[in-house]
Amino acid sequence: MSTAVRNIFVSSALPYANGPIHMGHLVEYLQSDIWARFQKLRGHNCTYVCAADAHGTPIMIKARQEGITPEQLIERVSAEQHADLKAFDVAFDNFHTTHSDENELLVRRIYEALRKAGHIYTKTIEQAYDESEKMFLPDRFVRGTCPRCKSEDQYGDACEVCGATYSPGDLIDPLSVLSGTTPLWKESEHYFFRLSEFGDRLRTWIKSAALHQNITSKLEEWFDAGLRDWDISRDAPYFGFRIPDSDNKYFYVWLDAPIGYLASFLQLCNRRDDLDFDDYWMAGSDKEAYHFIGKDIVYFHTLFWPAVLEGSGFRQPTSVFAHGFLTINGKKMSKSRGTFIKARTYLDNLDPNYLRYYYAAKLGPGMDDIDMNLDDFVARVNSDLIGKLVNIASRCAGFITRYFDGRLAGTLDDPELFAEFVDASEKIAKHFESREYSKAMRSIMALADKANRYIEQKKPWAMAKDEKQLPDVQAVCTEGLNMFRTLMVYLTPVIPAVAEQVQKLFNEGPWGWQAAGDPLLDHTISKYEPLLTRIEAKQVERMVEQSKEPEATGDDDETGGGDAKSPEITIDEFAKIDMRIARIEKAEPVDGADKLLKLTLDLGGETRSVFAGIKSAYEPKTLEGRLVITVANLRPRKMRFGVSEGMVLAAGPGGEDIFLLSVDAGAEPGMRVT
RNA sequence: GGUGAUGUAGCUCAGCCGGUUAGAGCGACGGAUUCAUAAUCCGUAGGUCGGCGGUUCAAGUCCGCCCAUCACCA
Repeated sequence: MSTAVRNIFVSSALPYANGPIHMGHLVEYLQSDIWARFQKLRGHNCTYVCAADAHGTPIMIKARQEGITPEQLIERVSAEQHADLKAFDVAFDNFHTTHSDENELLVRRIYEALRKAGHIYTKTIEQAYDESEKMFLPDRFVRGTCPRCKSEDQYGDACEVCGATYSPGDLIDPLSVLSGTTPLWKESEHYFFRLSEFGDRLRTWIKSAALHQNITSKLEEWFDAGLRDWDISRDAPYFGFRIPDSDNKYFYVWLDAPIGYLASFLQLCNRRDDLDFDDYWMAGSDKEAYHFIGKDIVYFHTLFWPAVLEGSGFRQPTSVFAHGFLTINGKKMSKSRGTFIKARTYLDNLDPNYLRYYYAAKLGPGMDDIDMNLDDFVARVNSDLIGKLVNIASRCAGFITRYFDGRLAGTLDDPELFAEFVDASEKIAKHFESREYSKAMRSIMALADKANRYIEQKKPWAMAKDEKQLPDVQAVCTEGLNMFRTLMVYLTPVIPAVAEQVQKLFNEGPWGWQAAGDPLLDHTISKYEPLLTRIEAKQVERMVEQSKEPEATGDDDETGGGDAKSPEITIDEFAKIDMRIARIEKAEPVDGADKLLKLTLDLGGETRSVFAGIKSAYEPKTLEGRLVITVANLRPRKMRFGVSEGMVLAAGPGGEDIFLLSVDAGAEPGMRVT
């Protein structure tokens, strides 16, 4: 172990203050919390900060929908978020908000510095404008028909059906998500950051930051495409910081969000004598600085952010660590399946230590997604944590209390075996340091197996029957408890609450990493109390049950929206829709379309071709012969793949959750549905 | 559509620069044990390493194509 004390700044990505923390968020917070705790345990000065990401259009809109001010919204949401994270034992040294004086001060300071250095210019651009709402629309707030494949109701930046990317202006029949009106195209002056001039400096930084291979290959891709300047302004109305010397321009949320890391740190420095902001963040700093982020925001943290810092005289991060996404039971989290699990719902049913351990057991240094298979979660946690780890203490402590009045022996029964546990220290530390948590957990559990085997071989319960052998019983159980204690020191960053209980069991204060190497001898321990209990499958089932929502309302990301009821219509209007029973004669995939199936329908003497976006939910072969309901008088639509002569009725949010309406036996193709 | 990542036993994952009969944990099955929160210990079975083709004396490991899943496209 290196003896030099390091000074380390660590941040987690800022949670967007428009919704609750869920299991996906927790991958990030637990990964970074474990790392920060590990550094502290090793004796380094580590400062771990976070903040609410409070600005931007989605928050403004959401607040408006709820009839409150954005300030009220972010205060409420971020208080909930912070409380949830705390309950998971995520121990920030400071949790602030981007909507703060500190942040505004830093944003201005950085902006002024960039402007003085000539990194900022203005340019007039054309953007979608909602006349009735009197505001410019972000790309995701415009929907319309994809210009390439003609799929309807697509976002303004990309088509979910054919994957085309474009700008809102390319959409056919664009509509504002906010008002449903057709947006105008209006000119506006925007502020740009000259990212294009930072190519070489970024390459230098990337080398020094020793980014993970996955990130560098992603960056190469972006470099190859050429760096474009970055639009950092938005027009009023916008919830954010106003740009100095302008009356209706605001800083784009992605400019002030990462600066929020610094703002949170600055606030902490202002109340602590041992931390100096400039020491850590001015160019030339010898401190370390790391950002933990998700792979979706690599772009902002490895291009814009280091360039902005460099351009304004600040230091750049030492490195950026990106993790993958979470899937549950191998699939994206889904509200209808009950796998969109909020942190709070988890806490209502299960102990946070389980999840902390489980994530640690799966996390590596890369950007691969991690899967939480719920059955595996139960089995793994029960087996590792309760079955092998905690069991060591449970089977030894009783003897010490019963026969020796809680007194540990003065010597270990097998010092060589104990030395093996201590020798693993640096290997395990290295794994933690390089974020190879899964490897660290494996090493620790392999040792736990070894401890159980040792106890099995020594059979203290058999020796205890013979009074002459009692000293051996004491030595063996002292050995067992010390092996357990050493492993718990290693696990302190992962399951800190359990570690604290174990410290109480051993009647000692907080550990440093070094404690793992010093066995506790001739020392009185407390009576053993169960440290963790097994997870019951029922608890998980209930959690899933409580997470089920009948209908998914879109992506539930920052785009807002929802699935509101349509306006009322009259029966005459309804009668205009000519719905007919049809038999699917043929169903086949469409070349070049990810989501479409081409259906050949029999409408009772008439044959029609219909393109249906149901490929993700149905195997074509299984559809053939089945009866469905079609809209027979829908105007034929020319699509890239041919003409679609109608549509089949289905329900569901999309993806795998698409459900065709079926027809009871007896109905014949061509029958009218009324 | 472009780019990238992933695809190894029922489940979750290791497999470095290509090289002996492909590994681990969990689960399953059989046995032992009873100190311990039905925990522990010993043993057994399980894989055409997504598919096809290529390079090589030799490929899970390199190359090409295809399929599936996921992400990014400011």
